[in-house]
Amino acid sequence: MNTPYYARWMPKQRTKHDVFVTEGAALDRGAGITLWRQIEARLAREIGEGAYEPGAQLPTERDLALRFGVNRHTMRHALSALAERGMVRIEQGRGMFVQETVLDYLIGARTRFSEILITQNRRPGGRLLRVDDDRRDARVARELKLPASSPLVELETLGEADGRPISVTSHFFPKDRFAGLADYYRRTGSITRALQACGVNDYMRLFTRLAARLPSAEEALLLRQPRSRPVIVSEAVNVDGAGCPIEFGLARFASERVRMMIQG
Amino acid sequence: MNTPYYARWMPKQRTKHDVFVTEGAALDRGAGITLWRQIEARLAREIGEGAYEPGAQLPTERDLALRFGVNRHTMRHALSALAERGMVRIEQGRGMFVQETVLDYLIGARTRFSEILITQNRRPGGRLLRVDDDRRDARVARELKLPASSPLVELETLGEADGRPISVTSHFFPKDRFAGLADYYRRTGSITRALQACGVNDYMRLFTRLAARLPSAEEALLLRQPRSRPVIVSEAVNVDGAGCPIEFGLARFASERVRMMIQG
DNA sequence: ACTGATTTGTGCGTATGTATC
DNA sequence: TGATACATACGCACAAATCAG
Repeated sequence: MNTPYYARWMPKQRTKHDVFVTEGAALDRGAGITLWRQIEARLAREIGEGAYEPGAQLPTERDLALRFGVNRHTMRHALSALAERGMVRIEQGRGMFVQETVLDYLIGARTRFSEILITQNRRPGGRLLRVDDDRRDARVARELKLPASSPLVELETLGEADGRPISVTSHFFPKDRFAGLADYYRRTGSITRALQACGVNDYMRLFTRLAARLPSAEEALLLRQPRSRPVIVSEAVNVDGAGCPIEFGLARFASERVRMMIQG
Repeated sequence: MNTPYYARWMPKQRTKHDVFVTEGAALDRGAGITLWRQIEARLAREIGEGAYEPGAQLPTERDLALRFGVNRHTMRHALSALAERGMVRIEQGRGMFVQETVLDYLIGARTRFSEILITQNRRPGGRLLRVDDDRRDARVARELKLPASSPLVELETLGEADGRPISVTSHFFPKDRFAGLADYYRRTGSITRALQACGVNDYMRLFTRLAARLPSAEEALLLRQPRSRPVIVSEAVNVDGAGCPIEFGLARFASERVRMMIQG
């Protein structure tokens, strides 16, 4: 096998070691349509029908050329046409991958994970990774305008779009005001609703800071991405109607699946 | 030597291999101030005075302990205090590095490179890398709401803060409206002023899209950063007073030196 | 930091089909 | 019919990037 470590949990899919029956017979040679166009159309249909997962690695040029019974150059012609269409992404030395549709994550005063995904026609999801109900962190406390040693509640969540991981987020709340928040989150599966249960009907984003870096081993694992691809790190503070800070969020987004969008 | 390729042009600086003369005599033992505090203060001053370049690697704990004639534990105490202050960054297995001050690049409707730097007390700079007065690019044309094959003027610039490169930006303009723009830029050194010379007194940012990826070899070279550190890619459209798109900017920021800030 | 294996990228030479003048 | 130009297709070789050890 040659599966990258981050792809171990992905559903079984075709690999370069699979044996292909030559489909040269399925191509019309000398029928007025060039070979590379026929191959392009065939692969485009297969990808469209979901034969390969988004983000999955396609067989190598060599194997595809073998499968279709054509020269590698001919194969490359078909593949570069697919890449130009944006259906696949070709990376020298790595291979070819089915292009994933990137999510435009709209950042503004009313940034809400679920709402953003729904307006992008994606199915939001997520799960709770970890809870720490007596966390201390001087830097986070400062962001929340609390004394440095104030107790905090931390929820670490994984955000998903259409079942694919998008983000790992640590949510920090002042403990004295949101002691039971973890339980409410477990019950509702939503930060917004858990906050409502704690008496916060509405909240606004005060600011967002964005940076980029390579992920830790754990982050790469959770996001199911290679360690060589960066994550977008978002630090944000949410305040209640009175302008009092209620949440500090530290999110790490898979940079290959998400793009940040700022209007105005 | 063991200099990474991107650092070849950087000024010569101290490395962990330099030999230090013991400065134990310079510390006041039993004078009411702990040794680690004295060392902390000394190193903080040296860094502040620029003895080490931002981002440069500090000598090893062992060498520093030797220099000050103290135990490694004492040295570590001083260093962890510096790390907590944010002056140095300690990476297990790699070494210690002078923390670079990150620039908060404020994104909003009136985003201007020079103004952002000045409000952050940084000295803005830059130079023109390349001009193409008859550029065609279907994707850029679409962003500017022009026919796909419209001619464009492209200026590629390097943005600097305090003499350190922070961004490489391709600015695209509709050629029919901004034919002489390159010359104006050469004369004024500012996009804003070059646009004024072309009759655009004010412009606004319509949107900004942010993504992250690893840099190309050329981008890494220009930004003087390793290829293994990501760049933040910003795509933005500016419009004139009438709402007509006048510029598409494709900027690549050194993620170690810049952080994007969004308010509200 | 080096090595070998894997995979995509590029160049050159050749042959053939197809459209145009 | 012949000449020419161009895209298509094949074969071979090596360069460049990536990755695992």
